[in-house]
Amino acid sequence: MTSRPSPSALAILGMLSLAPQSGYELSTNVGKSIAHFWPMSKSQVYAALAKLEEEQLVEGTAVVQDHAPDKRTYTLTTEGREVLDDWLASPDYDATRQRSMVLLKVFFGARMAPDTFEQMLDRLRDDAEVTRQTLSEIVTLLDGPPETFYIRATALLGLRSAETTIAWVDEIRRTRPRPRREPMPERAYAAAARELLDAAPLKPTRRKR
Amino acid sequence: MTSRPSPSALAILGMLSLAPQSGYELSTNVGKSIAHFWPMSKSQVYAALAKLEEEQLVEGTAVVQDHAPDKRTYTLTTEGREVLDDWLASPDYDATRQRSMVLLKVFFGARMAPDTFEQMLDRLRDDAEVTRQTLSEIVTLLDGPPETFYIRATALLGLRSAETTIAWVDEIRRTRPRPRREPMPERAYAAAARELLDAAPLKPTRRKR
DNA sequence: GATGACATGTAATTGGTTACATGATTAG
DNA sequence: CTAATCATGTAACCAATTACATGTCATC
Repeated sequence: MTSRPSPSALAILGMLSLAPQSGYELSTNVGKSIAHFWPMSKSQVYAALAKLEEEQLVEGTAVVQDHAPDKRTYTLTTEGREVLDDWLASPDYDATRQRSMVLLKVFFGARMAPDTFEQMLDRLRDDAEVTRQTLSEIVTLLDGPPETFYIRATALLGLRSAETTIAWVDEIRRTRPRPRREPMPERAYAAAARELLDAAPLKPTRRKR
Repeated sequence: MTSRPSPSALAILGMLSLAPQSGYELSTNVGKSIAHFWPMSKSQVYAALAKLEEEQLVEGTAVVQDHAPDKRTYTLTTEGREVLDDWLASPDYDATRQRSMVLLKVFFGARMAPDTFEQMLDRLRDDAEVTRQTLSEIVTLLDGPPETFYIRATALLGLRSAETTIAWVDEIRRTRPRPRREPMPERAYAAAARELLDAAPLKPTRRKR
């Protein structure tokens, strides 16, 4: 038995279940939808498609076009549709490791100049505001029809998360200890941090289910 | 000039600014703190330390121990501290690409058996509940002292995000169209999804700041 | 004739994962 | 004697990023 494709490959299979598409179309359609929680670069899409075709999960056919360069459109094979449904037949999911560079900087924020920290918050809030706006439009667009409930649901969580981020920025701006000009001295926050490291529970690495 | 270290390397420099540590200690301390938004595997930590030492940003010294195997403790060099502060001197941050496998599954949820989808929501809610609990303890632990404000802030956003996820699960459970036994037929949701793909704006790929 | 959308990739590198290998020391 | 914790890594692999390369077609 063949091993299960990577998440990105499964994402592509899923997108192809919505409509047969070329690599280029896939790439923009991903950018319009799942990129919010599953970004993929163009070259990654092309590479994945080639591999999926080799495994016979998708089938490409050349399409001659008059008003644009020729393209290669991919459709799911029966086997590809099976693999997709296989994945969706289980309630399991990999707890994807979330990485956030901005939180990494916030964590060491005591070491930053107060003004710099403030500017970082501004940018974070602006970014979240853009996301909020984009996603709220998508949510409205999908309001109503039960066929788009699941897609709408993903946009809704993104929207709520953006709102959460905005509220968080505002809260920590309000509650932040009156900033001086200089970063906090290392000895001050390092000592406090070490207490945390003694007391904090280990983040559960991974649960198998 | 040497190129800026990777985010993971910077994270390690930051952790070492809190206290000199061995690779093993770093690994558990990361698990107690920044793993919530910047997870690192043990081997990754060891590899990064070796590279950092080669670049002379950290310095390792062998420590002989009586009641445990000997270890190698790392401290920041002057240059290492400079590189860390350099990074923190700018309000810029890379908009880290977020990936969530569970949202990927939700997006294609119309293709799932309704019961399976429901179980997936249960698990997601449970996971979020565990996170909520863990982080709320950490937030309480760090309440008060201004020295831990920034660290507490990161835990607070994690806490709020977990709460957001829980509320979202509850909301979509309430609003979900009455489920049948079978997944929705492909033609139904595919048609609706294609309308989205026509209308949705492209997610902005990346902003330079 | 230039620009921009359409279209498909390659190459080099980095980053990260999992599984494995090895061994000391302490508690039961 | 065994298991758990402390301790440090290697090897093989896979995923993903960035930059580059190439070219068509339609519009201004």
